[in-house]
Amino acid sequence: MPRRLPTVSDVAHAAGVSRQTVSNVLNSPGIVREATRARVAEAIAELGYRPHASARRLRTRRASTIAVRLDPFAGGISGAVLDRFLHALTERAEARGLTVMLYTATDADDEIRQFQRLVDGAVVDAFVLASTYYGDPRTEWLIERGQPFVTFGRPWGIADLADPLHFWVDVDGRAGVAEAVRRLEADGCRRVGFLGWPAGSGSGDERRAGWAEAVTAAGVDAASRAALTVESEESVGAARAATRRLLEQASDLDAVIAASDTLALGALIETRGSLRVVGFDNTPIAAAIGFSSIDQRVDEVASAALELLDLVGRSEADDPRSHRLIVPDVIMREPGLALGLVG
Amino acid sequence: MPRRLPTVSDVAHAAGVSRQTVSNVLNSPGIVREATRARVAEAIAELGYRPHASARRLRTRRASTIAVRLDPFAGGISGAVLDRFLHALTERAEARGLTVMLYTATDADDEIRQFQRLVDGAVVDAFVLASTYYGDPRTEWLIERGQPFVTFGRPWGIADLADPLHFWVDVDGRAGVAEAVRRLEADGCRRVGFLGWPAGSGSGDERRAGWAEAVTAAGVDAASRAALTVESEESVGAARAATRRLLEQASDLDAVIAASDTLALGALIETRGSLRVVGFDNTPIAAAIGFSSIDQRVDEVASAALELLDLVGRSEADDPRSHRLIVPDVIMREPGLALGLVG
DNA sequence: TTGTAAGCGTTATCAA
DNA sequence: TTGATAACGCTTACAA
Repeated sequence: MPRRLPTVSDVAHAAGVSRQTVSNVLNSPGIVREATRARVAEAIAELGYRPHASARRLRTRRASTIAVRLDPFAGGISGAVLDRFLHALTERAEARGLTVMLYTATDADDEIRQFQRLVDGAVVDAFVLASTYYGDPRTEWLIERGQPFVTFGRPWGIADLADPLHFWVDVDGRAGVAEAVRRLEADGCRRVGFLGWPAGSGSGDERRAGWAEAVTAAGVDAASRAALTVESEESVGAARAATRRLLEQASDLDAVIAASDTLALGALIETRGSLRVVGFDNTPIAAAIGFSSIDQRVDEVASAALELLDLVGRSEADDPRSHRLIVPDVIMREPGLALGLVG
Repeated sequence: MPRRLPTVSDVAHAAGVSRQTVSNVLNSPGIVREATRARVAEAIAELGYRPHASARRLRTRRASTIAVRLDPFAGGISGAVLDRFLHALTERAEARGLTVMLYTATDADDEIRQFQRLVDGAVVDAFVLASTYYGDPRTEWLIERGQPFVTFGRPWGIADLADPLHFWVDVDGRAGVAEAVRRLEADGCRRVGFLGWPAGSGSGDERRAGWAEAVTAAGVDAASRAALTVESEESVGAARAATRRLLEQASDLDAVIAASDTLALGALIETRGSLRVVGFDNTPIAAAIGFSSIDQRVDEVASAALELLDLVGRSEADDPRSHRLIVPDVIMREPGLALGLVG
């Protein structure tokens, strides 16, 4: 049976000081005399004392807890990104004395109901939203109530990107894809296509824009660009069909950049590895099969998200620190090895 | 700015009763008169009152929180299983008024340090360990200190499977694989091989045993069994090499059952889809590519884990309820479609 | 620099 | 059935 945990009083008694002195040693070590501090520290170590989290939270009115929604199994391969983000966030949060708690929700309304529950119960003091989309009602709800939050993903659409009330971190997919195009060109590729999602998703449109930007810079005209791009839903089957269309439109295709590893896998299977393919997210499947991919650097995103939370409420209007755009890594893997179907 | 949250006192005042009555309405509705209960309930709804989580935890000495380690080994394709398990657990925990919090650890010792931190700070009142192995020091530590926990995975090795102090849920991989063999045989397969992990991992050995059991029942002798099985590390590349060896040993191979989807993918790629392949874990990649796989039914595991936690400390010696073995689902997918390389 | 006193919001105990 | 009182363990005034 769990023994009774030591309290500040126990420590105070053992060290021969008062309770507050113990508290001071823990929270404002500066104002306590060195000799006393050492004696108290020793008693703390001796007893294995740790502040009771709930008592502290009650008193300080800070939960030191951030809530993250765990998506209902997004299907597709790319769920792994959120997984890695969550891991990074947990690690970084621990280092800052924060706890990460999870909740689930079936849709945005349900999620707002969860916000309500967690806020009213003083369970958390900030939210991390792992993806945002056009007209997202969740951020609006949080802003209206002055609830601290940060999003992984820009406030797409209406909202002002520099809105000082909306703290966000995002990955610069545009820059990442443009860089991937340049790398492929440096490797000798002349006709680089793009396999993207249907227009309308913020991040998807950005990724396509990065491709367009880079191939345009390389001298590809608008008509050729139209022939070099094609759209697909997020599934391997749809990606294979789209890849067939792309090959019809541009028979001299060298390489393809895809908006996700799922799409990249479809392209790879359809072409039996005869094409250079770059995916997005650098999921385990890209590593396992051995195709190139663009890594979102979720560690950086997680760190930035927590730094931003520190600033919430403290930043001035138009504070540039209220958001952060991270440049992804392009991970090139040896061509021809993918799927082992070539050579 | 977050307004001050209503407290029991506010509700009591609004309903014209004492604080205690409000508390009773919430925690022991039975002992309060219906009229009073209704009046209090109305006041609660009106004010949008919710008990302050930390205050309640302080007073009741229950954190109502379970801790789960988020593995750094999200790598490999199979990380997706823990992901799904975590989601299911979060969902079920919510329904029981429990919170799931995360922690990370680099190894078992580090994890034990985390146990210490979370226990001493009264942050959690139970742990869920998502995987176990031979000679696992973590469970020993927890048992010694009477800390409630449940493992997803049997206590492999030394420990008595029926040890009433070790609560566990696991998936019966042996039964699942045996069933998969029978399904393949029903489909006309005559020579079903097994692509497994090196001996020594509890779950891997069980899966191999299930295959051996079923093919033996179908009349395969020991010598043939030896030719039909091969070992591989958990990577696509190693699985491809192992599959080549398997084909040399047993050229008339019909189908292969793999210990994981990662291995299955390797077999599939190596044989370019010309073999029936069954994986394990039913990861998104199996669904995306379209090969058969054995599903661990993590929803059931999560439910069972929480039910078991209710029993911790309350069960008698040799209580059969202290563990639960769940039969997995065999998900057969249309043969030949996998990878689209056939037909 | 240290100690005293009060109170965070809840529930357990016990008396009315 | 309801209400007063007293903790739970901590920190933040303020006083010594």
